[in-house]
Amino acid sequence: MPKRVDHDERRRHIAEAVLRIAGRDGLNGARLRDVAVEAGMSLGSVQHYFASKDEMLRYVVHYLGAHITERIVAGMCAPDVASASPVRSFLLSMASEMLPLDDRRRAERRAGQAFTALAVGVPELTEDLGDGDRRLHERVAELIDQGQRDGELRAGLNPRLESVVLLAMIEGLGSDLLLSVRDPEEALAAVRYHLDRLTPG
Amino acid sequence: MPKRVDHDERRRHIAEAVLRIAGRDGLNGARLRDVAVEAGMSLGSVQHYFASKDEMLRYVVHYLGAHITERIVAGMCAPDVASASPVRSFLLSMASEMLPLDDRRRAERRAGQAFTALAVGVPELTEDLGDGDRRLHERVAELIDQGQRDGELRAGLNPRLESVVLLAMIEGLGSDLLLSVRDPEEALAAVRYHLDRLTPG
DNA sequence: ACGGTTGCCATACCGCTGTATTATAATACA
DNA sequence: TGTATTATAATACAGCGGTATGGCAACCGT
Repeated sequence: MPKRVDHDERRRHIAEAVLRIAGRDGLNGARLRDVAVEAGMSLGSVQHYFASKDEMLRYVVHYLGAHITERIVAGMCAPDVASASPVRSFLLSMASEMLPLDDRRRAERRAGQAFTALAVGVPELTEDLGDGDRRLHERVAELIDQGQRDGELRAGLNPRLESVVLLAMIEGLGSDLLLSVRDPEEALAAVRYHLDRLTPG
Repeated sequence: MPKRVDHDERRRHIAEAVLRIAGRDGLNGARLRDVAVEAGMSLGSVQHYFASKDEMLRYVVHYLGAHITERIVAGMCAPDVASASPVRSFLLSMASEMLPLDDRRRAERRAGQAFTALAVGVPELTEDLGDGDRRLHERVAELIDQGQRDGELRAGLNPRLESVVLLAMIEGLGSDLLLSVRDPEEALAAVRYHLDRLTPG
């Protein structure tokens, strides 16, 4: 047993375990003992890194807020310069990455919603989650603005509001998919339909 | 103590109490004892009407799915025939009713999200919640179609997809508002902006 | 009117789960 | 080398909360 261990690395390891559980069974199924098993360690070890369950959950929220945007950005392909409209393809790939279209993203989204529910009404936590959203929002608005200058998107769009609308729509479609109210085909069709109206012609 | 009591009325009464608690403190704060207090009865009485907590929660999901659409429709004003574009005003009022713009709707939405999270992955429950959504969706699509025929909305819109997009956007904005990622002004501005593009001129 | 039924309640029970305690092995440091 | 420190684990503890039990009062049908 090494005396010196990277505490934050262990915390992230545990956080990932929590997210896996939350993605699978929701947050109700995330008892401290289950987290320990999922992380491959003992209950005592988990306690060693988090003084209380509440502190652990707060850490996971923070972790989620800090990494969720990076994960989305990393998951989507770079702007396809070969495409006739790079911006459109980029936004479409972003949507595909954000929507729970397969089991992996379904689990991620479920975990995300569980922690979102946890953060409601707690300013410290909502701030953490809001940060990632704000970064993404800025990036999309900037992209739309650029696409407009390049003539890829139709003129007269309000980049800021378009970004709000697009991200809100993706979020809403995500909820629908999780509830099986909508199926993946339908959700993607809606995204494409919406993106089409942003492009000229 | 009357021997004959309307069982379903009592169940609905309890369900409302659960929804109030869930809207205030989330579902974690909905212990059976708290539900009893909120409903103004004893723990034993609650047990009398629901064999288990699980059965109670399932009933509330069912109750929610059955009544949520009615609540929304009832809350929004009738199509303003005096308006230059009744359909637009109707959709705007629908959005205003669905978005958590005040404390009441904030609580309702929070409760809704809590139970939505509960229903994920449970076909029986998701079906209940999906029903309301489907009804609303049909109604909106029909309205858009009609608005198009009347010339209130621009030609070439796909009513079905427009409905999916609009409702998803409202849902997404709702989540944003609950998280305080977006403020009411911004959300309404986004809705108006989107509706504007559906109208000609 | 009276036994049975039903609504209602208080309370006891008990398993689950977060937390505290203690033990042990291993390493850093002096 | 010896000691303090730390990572890890096993176990004990305690309270919370869902469930079960028994009793009481009121109303029904006969």
